[in-house]
Amino acid sequence: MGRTKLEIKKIEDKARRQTTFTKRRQGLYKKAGELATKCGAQVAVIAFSNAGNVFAYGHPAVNTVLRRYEAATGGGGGGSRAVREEIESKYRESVAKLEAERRVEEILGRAAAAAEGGGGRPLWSVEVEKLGVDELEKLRATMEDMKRRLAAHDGGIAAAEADSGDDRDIPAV
Amino acid sequence: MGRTKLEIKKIEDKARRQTTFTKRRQGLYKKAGELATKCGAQVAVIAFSNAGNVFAYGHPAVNTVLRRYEAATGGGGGGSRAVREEIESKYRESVAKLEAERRVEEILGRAAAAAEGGGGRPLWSVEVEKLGVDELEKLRATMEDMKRRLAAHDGGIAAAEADSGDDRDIPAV
DNA sequence: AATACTATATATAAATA
DNA sequence: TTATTTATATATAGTAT
Repeated sequence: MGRTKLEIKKIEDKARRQTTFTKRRQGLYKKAGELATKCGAQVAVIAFSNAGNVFAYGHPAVNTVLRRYEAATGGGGGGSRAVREEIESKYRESVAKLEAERRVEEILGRAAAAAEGGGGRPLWSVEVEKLGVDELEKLRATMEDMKRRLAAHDGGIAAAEADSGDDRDIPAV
Repeated sequence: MGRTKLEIKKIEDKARRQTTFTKRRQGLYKKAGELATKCGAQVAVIAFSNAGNVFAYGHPAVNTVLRRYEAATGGGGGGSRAVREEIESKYRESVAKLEAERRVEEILGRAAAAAEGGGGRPLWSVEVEKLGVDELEKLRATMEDMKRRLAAHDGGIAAAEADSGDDRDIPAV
């Protein structure tokens, strides 16, 4: 889908690989959102870059879909029917509230993308003016957690799998 | 991307919505796989149809990516660094083995897609001849679990969220 | 790095089998 | 229904910013 037909194989050039990762990740999110809108589906996309940074998109929210997935698949095999039903009912109770979470994630996702690049705005420069009260509360909680983690010098997870170390040290949230 | 430009809004016609869901879900999987291959990324896609059936794709495997996601995000906020590191190390130990799981999921995914349609082959007619010993072992475990769930008359999770009941009663695995 | 531009490769909506 | 076909809308590779 471009000027040249490219084989589907690993891109060895670091810069091109990074550019392609950004573009295609955005494309994947867009496709996922369209699927959700057009078909009334719930969708989550999770991606780890080659350097180990994490990115995610979800409708209505990543965690909503993941929790529901755990419920539907039995959480790995050990869950009883009762446990799954409990999870499922909790999921139903909270769907409405989670719309706020989705909006926060969208904005955090943009900040994470900036971090992946390295030249972007810091996470705390996020456009908070667009958020409502509930959303600000969620954002505050997220940032407090992040602050705790940074204080504990806990930036090692993303780097653990990196093969090139060219990404930021701080994992995307 | 078709004969007519369609707005990105919910498709009300049930048949068209179903067709679109199948096509776009497949497209999403393909894009996700290409992102993984070209950029050395790990990717998971989870989708619930409007009727409540679950579908997933992952490279190297859905569960691999989900576990890593939980590790990277702290499993919802409460995990200590030590817990996350433990999860992360377990993840590393098992990456190689999970290639087998990925192949099983591909084949199960095809069966699930057939189920979503309703006219497809039953799950047990899957092309098992393509699997190796480890893979067969995984498939056996999956099917035993399914048998247990069916025996307990436990097909209700998928139906719980359905708005139309036009899907199969048996959730995709 | 992210984004805008533009030429080309792909995805997909409708129609058909 | 699930393929195939085909016409058209989109995604994206290369490029420069």
